[in-house]
Amino acid sequence: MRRTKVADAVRAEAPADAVLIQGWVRTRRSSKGVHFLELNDGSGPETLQVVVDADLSGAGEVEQSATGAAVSVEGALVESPGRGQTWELQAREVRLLGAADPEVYPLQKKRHSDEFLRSIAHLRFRSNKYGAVSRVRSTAALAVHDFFRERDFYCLHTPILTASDCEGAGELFKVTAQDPERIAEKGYSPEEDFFGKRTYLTVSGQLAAEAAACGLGQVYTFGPAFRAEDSNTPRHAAEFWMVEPEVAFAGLGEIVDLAGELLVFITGRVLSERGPDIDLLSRFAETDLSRRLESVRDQGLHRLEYGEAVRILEQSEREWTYPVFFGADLQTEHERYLAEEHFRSPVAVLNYPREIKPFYMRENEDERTVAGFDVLLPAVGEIVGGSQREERLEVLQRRMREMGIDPADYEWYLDLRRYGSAPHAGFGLGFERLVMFLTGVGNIRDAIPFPRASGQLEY
RNA sequence: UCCCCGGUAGCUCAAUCGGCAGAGCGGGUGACUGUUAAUCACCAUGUUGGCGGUUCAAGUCCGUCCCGGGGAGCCA
Repeated sequence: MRRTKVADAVRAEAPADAVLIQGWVRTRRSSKGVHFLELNDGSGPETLQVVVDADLSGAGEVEQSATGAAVSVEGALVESPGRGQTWELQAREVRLLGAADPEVYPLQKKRHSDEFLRSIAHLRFRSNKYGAVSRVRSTAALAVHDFFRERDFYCLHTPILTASDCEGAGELFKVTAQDPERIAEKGYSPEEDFFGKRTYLTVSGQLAAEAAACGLGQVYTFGPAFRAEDSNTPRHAAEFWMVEPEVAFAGLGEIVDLAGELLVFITGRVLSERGPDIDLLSRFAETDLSRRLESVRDQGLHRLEYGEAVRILEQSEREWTYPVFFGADLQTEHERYLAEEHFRSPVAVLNYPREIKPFYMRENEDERTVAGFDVLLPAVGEIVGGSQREERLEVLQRRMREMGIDPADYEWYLDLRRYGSAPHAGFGLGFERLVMFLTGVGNIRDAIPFPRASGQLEY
């Protein structure tokens, strides 16, 4: 018999005589004549109530089917006489697939803290909250691909291993094929290493995506990035996934539009496909979640100039720890004020002072700002950073020298400006931060299945 | 990396001034004719994060390390 998923069973339109359900026991309630099992199989946040009469042959198996056990039940899907559920499964045959000793099984039929669940990351897929987060993450990931596919972008795989050590995005992980013992003995010699040069894990696929866009037109990457920053915050991970579109012949305005549309598209998809999970997360993670997601889906992105942002901050009543003036980078306190209090919505800040942004952002006509932008989210902070890219060879070379970067290390990147240089623009979106926004979880380590952070490499 | 807070039963937490280590939930056993955070009765929870120190006496004070949380910086 083919397995019926719990999510489908609880939405049945009619009774069914022969149904097979397989799942994990969330709770069991027993009285003298009858046992009740609630099963979840990951198909959604719902559980299906299974009724096992005590005189059923094989009811003994139920004795061992405590919270956490895997069971297989065949029976009839019938209207439930009890309150709290429409349908229930009247069991004809119950088989225990795998017991879970309740004395030691860590998950209980009660609410656990995020910290505890994180310490049993291999089992937390079976929890209500983390199960919902996992499903939302999957829906969001597939929505990314659907969004770009609808717009005729090419999906691009960029290298994980890289030799460029100064993309300006934090500390890099060093990679070597040499034995640590040998290095300790003889010192490290890049020439004798696997690639014959110093090797790192990528911090971004951007430079490669630029090359691809300047030929394919419009591309996006969706892959892992690595930062060896020893940053211990709820918003940073050492390994995370990034979505990086890059579009030829596009300017700042178009790429900001694209970021806003992407955000709206994914939010809408999650709302329509994962309603029950969003409802659950609204109860367990953040009460305001549904309303917030709906407002983003319907209203999209606010946008304002960096200069306006500075004026808003200067004119606010707030006392700032870090001073606000044209030329200062926006601190976390400023970003939070803009997104959480002033606009109460996602906001894109455009055209930052050139001194505080990387070399590849295109210099504006005013010669003091660059065509870059950040998208700030309430509670999550910066989720997108992007720009129109500097396509003028001389300007790019000058900017690199100004920022202490040797143009000789970027000959291939400069070639894109030497031959058929075209305006182009792109951005990077932190996928886990997006998942935080979509689910209301407060820590990035709960937005990715097996988080990696400094001092943490479990599983 | 810096600042602040924390680490006690499986989980969440309490323990006054340094003086017998506790509760709720979870678990076990039994009862109960359909429960749904089931209910009722009884039972057991332990290297108080590790190491060292002060003291007659340390969960409590001191040092140090580890881990977790919050904030900051860096950024996605």
